[in-house]
Amino acid sequence: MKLTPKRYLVTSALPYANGPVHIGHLAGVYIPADIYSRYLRLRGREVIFIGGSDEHGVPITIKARQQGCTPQQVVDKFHEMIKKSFEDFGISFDVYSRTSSKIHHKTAADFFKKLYDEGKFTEKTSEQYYDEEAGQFLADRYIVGGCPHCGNEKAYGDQCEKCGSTLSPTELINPHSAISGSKPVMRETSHWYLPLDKYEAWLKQWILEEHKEWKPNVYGQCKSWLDNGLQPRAVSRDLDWGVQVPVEGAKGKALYVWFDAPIGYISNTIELLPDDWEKYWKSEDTKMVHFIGKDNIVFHCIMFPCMLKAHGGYVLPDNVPANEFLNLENDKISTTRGWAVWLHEYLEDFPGKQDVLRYVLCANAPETKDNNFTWRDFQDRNNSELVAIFGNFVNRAVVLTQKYFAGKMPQPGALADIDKAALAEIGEAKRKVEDNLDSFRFREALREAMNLARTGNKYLADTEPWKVIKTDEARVKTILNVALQLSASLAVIMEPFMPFTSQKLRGILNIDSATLQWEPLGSDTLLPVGHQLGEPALLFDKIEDDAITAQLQKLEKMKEKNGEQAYRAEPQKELCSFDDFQKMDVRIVKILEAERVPKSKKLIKMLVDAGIDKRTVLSGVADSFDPQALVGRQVAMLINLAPRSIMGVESQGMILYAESADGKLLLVQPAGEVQNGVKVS
RNA sequence: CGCGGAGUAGAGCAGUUGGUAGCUCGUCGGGCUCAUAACCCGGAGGUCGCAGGUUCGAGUCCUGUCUCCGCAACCA
Repeated sequence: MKLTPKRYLVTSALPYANGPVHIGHLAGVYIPADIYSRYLRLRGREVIFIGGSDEHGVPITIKARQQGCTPQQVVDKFHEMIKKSFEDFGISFDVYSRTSSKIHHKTAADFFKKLYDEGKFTEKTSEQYYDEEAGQFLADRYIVGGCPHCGNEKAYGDQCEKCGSTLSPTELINPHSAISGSKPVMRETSHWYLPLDKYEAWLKQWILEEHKEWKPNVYGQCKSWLDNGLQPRAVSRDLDWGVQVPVEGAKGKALYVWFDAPIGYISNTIELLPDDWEKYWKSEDTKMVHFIGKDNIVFHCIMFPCMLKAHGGYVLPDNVPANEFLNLENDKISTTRGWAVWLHEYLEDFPGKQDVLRYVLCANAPETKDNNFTWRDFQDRNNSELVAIFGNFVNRAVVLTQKYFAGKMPQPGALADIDKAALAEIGEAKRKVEDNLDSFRFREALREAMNLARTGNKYLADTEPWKVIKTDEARVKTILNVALQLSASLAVIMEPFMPFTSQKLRGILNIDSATLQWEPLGSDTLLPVGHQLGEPALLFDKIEDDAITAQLQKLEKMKEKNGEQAYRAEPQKELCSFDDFQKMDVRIVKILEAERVPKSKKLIKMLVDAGIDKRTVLSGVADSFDPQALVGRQVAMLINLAPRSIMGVESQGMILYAESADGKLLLVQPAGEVQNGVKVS
């Protein structure tokens, strides 16, 4: 760890411009990065905070195709949306740019060119699918075909979304191009690879030996990668959307996103400081910190450092404080399922309450493990912590001063022990917040800051100025002086966490932002005697139940709506003959027994009466049905399917189910009771 | 014995290098009334998933085991 860096370079993962930003992104990356940057600025450190949109890659071209527009239109839309919501939310980027910018294209191309010229890449030729009709190579995502595992006809070349299997394009049954629909052919293509294996020894030294202070989740993941051995990794793709490979004869090849995106940190710095950027990236006394989510650990700890090392001259990250994931109402946040709280919608639904969300997401940040966000918790933390502890304390101090001393900072007398103890808490809080922020423990830092408000409430309860005023006004002057010093300290110490509230509080106390300084915290001179306070106001409002239930309903609706939208009836399969149909012997059978297959996740073993015999059949449906609920039902079954043994049990046939859009299975039952074994035709 | 993560008070979470089990919310009782019925004090509530082991001493180390969550596999 660099002990005395001259300047700080703080980066936050570039959000992918194919959708809006949600609370998971905020809690994991942007809020901690913003707190850290604001804190450093407040301490008078030299710091720049870099953000920007990641606008290349295959998913964006797919989204464009789906929506019938160009990739550029897709990224324009989301870039603007994301940029504005960050601004409104108080994420204090020094620059928020994009990887589609000219500067970035040049920077990334130059970066590649230098490594290329110096022979840092290896070139390898392989066979990939090529669409002759469209005249281009097909990215894995662009190849559609039958899934070899579940039979889904619409599996993609990289994975089947129905059964979740990871695939390679060559495994697909009857593959065809998603662009033209034609049958792709294998054709040779060559790509450049960064030989990560050559950097393995260096990485082991650099991370495993020299950065033992990295968070356990980050260090552990790196160790596991390094222990398993690194492989050369392709840095180019056959794709026309992105930074084109700046090499003769490389038409139609773009930089692979993982190579392209982190260079965006450099490009955006250049955009911010065209003449001065190198001192941030190329001086050993710069401390670079990457804020990311856990999905990005390998890129920022292994690959990007290798790129920088290969290039030479660049500083390496000093720390990579990656966070885990945030769940929403006990369920995984999912853009495609619409299970998320979107930042731009929050800003509309809760105007002026940026800090409430900032507070809740920081106080419950997934620093060591996946955590859970619930609207009920959001409400509780607002009402019982922000309103009742922080807002209330400040309000008490200010209202009492208005009442007794016309809103002027009173002259203190001799300090009693209790006064000294209260004031000493400010310095203590400052030290603890510093300690915690310096080691990226944001939730603990915030807790310490809030404790200062708790101290304030206790101080007032102990000293009881509303009683003392009847007998000893001079004593009350001292008490309120102390209470107001605490309030002013809160305005400073809370600024990194809750900048909007800090500003509001400074208005109430009538402190201008120029006097907002970190270092004087702990001295008792933040507010001079005789200082006129501003207009009293409440820092936070209560959030009532109806606002919370509205959000819960909104979530439910979004889930339903997305379920409906995602559902499209599958296209008809190819024609089959009557003979083909007649081969299938479908009957109505009665389920006599049903039980789960031990150790399997989804299998249920059933004994059915098929009329002609009783037989055993397996179904992978345990997450849709309770075995007991199946017993006694009459259902449709294909009885002449060739038997197959699964997990040691032979299944003699296949029970038929209807599958709804959300994946739930329904039994196919006759409308009335019939004899077991009757034909369905 | 597939890989990884996790199991600590009603809920949500901390527990850094082993040394009397904590925080916030909730709950119960009391106090206060300046304050957005907010604040302050006190109590109840945990055999730290279970069982062994190492140790003078383990939530913390080791072994086994159970459960939950991702991912992978089966899903006829």
